[in-house]
Amino acid sequence: MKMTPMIESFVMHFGEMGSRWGFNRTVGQMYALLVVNQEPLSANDIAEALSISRGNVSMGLKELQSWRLVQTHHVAGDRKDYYKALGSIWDMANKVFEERRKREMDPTLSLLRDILIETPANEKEEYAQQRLSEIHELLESISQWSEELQRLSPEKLNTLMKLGSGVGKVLDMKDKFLKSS
Amino acid sequence: MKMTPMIESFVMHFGEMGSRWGFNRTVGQMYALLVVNQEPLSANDIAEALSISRGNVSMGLKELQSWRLVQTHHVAGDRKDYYKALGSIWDMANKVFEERRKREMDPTLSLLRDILIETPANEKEEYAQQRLSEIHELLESISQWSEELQRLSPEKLNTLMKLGSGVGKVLDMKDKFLKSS
DNA sequence: TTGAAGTTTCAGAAATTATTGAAAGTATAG
DNA sequence: CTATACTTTCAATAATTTCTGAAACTTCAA
Repeated sequence: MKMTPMIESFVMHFGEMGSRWGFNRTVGQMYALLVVNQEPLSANDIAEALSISRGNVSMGLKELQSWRLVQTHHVAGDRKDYYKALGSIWDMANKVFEERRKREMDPTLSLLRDILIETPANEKEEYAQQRLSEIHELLESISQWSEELQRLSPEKLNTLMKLGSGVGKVLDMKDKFLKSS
Repeated sequence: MKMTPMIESFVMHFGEMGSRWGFNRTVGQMYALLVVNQEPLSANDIAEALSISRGNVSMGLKELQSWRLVQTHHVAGDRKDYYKALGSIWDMANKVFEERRKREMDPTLSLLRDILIETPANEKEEYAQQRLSEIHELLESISQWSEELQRLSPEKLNTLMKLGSGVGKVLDMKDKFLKSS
């Protein structure tokens, strides 16, 4: 399992970016490696290709599985587990958005809800609650919206994205034709 | 500058989340503190409220300024600098999305472009390039789309978000009435 | 100028996070 | 069962990131 320079540069880059996307370097590398390989790889293949310890691979796979970004794959008559990246790019993007929503927004939403039911003790707190409720409303909208977008088919999502700034026009149109909805 | 328990719990939580949002704990705390305070605060106020060193505050403010999430504020006859969080919640959300796009997507897009102009050396690389070009296309769409959404007015964005899954219906409508666009 | 009031920088210390590798665990073929 | 081929766990260690605080710097009133 030697990587070609092209593949290696992608894998390493993905490792660096990994930390910005919410997982650590080796997890990023492992995932990139799996995405780019058509055949499933064993944990040992991965450890060897990336020159990292077997234990680290095991932990990384566990994390990728918790993100549901890899599938295991059994080969008849072979006791090893093989791993490959999940289905299509859209599936992957979906999972990443979903996980990030869970990790980045849900805990904050829940804290904000708790704070907002308290009675403000003084003017400072009243102002604070005012701001927090704005944040809460915004986060809630974004969170719900992203859930709804995820339910859209890839085709529709693609149409929507390709629409780009034209979305403004479509919104005007909606007002014209569908006052009721 | 003593925080009330309610404010403190929000500030501390925001610190914890900070790391998931791309800045460190103290930067998150500092930002939360500024959001929740109507009056601008001096660097010393911040250091005192959060019990962190003056130097740390200075670094944090520098970072928040690089994200353009805080404004400085001068008080006549006072040599201190005062800081407050940027305008509305929408402005803040915009900045956060913009920065994250820059940090999380742009470098990857640029690497992918470089890789995709290379000629694949073998079948493995051909498969790899195939997948990378899918990723590239997707990232490019998301990136452009998010830029376009940012240009929309908060009102329109809000309408769009509130539309929720109804967006599917609007898309169908668009096909019916605006075949040309 | 000067010095007081403030800010920034940065080397080292502290805290956190990631990684290794050996030991413990698990499943299966015989 | 038991040996074997594999996986997982986790304590120790390495690497990285964050934080402190003293020193250097800046600005401005007098």
